[in-house]
Amino acid sequence: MVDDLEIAVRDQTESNKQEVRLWLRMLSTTKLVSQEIRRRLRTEFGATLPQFDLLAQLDREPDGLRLGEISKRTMVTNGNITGLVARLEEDGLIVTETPGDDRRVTVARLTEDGRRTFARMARVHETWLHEMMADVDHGTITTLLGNIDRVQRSVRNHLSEGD
Amino acid sequence: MVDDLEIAVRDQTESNKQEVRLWLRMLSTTKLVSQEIRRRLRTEFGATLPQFDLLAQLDREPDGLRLGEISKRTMVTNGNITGLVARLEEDGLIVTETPGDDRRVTVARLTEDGRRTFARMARVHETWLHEMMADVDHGTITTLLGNIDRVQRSVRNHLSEGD
DNA sequence: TATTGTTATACTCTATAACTATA
DNA sequence: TATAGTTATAGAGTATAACAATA
Repeated sequence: MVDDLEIAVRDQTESNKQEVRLWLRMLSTTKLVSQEIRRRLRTEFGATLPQFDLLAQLDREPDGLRLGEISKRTMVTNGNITGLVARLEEDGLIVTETPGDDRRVTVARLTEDGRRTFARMARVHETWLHEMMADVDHGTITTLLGNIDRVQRSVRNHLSEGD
Repeated sequence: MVDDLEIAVRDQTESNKQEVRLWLRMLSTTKLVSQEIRRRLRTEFGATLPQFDLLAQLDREPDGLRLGEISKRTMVTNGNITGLVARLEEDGLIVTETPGDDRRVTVARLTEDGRRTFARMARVHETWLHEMMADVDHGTITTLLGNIDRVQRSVRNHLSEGD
């Protein structure tokens, strides 16, 4: 019985280590790719990754999004959304307005120029990723997509608990 | 033939989109987890993620590492390693020295306190990840580990080409 | 009172380039 | 000349909290 317990503890420890290993690998891979993507976005478009992310959210929503909703989707705090939106508005890529009766609400949406610019960015962005992932077959990518989604759901599930 | 070509182009486009989708999911998952890890490292240890990463590298190397080697492994530029190392040395977690005849070389290694502190950090870090990934079975984690490794190798492969 | 968003602040990271010392 | 690391600098991201306006 003692042996069983020891084995159980060791297996547990081993299993935890796999999770750490997975996390470190995800982190380093993401860092590797995002450093390259950031570099290219900056040199080719003068844009940052959070800006690209924000534009991508708006591109999916022709009617625009409230700043609070953008904050949730991009995981950028409310206070920092203000600055991001201000910079993009200065560049003429987005506009903000108060659409309804609730005067607290601000909605941001792409301008025509913003839509065109984002389309160009998205196109080359796609090419960059295709090049970087050239050695990974389609099946692996599909499998990964599903498995990472499971991880994300698990994380969300257990973060909301611990509030 | 035209149809075949169209299908090929469409499939190509679809495949590229899968890669983008995978990337965006990796990015958001990593962001979700690392925001939480960063928050906890900060509140419980007053440490940042790059600092934790640097300590982890040194923990694996009892004889310490050259700053240039740390730079490579952590993907932090040389100039920024200087500041990171300075902060950790102020905190007494690491020491630096010039071990050999080459007076240009600086090696950093953990102090006793650094080793103890990192051990505590690593232990809870492991627990955090175990909790967050509680819903992901062991097989999925192992599969992910291998597949993400393939992605990383592909990325490295195609980045070094385009220098 | 609660919600939406802004302002203020402090700190760290990130990237680049010029620079020093040494080999 | 090349290499190891430092310094300087600029900019952006990140987190927090206090705040104003509106509901």
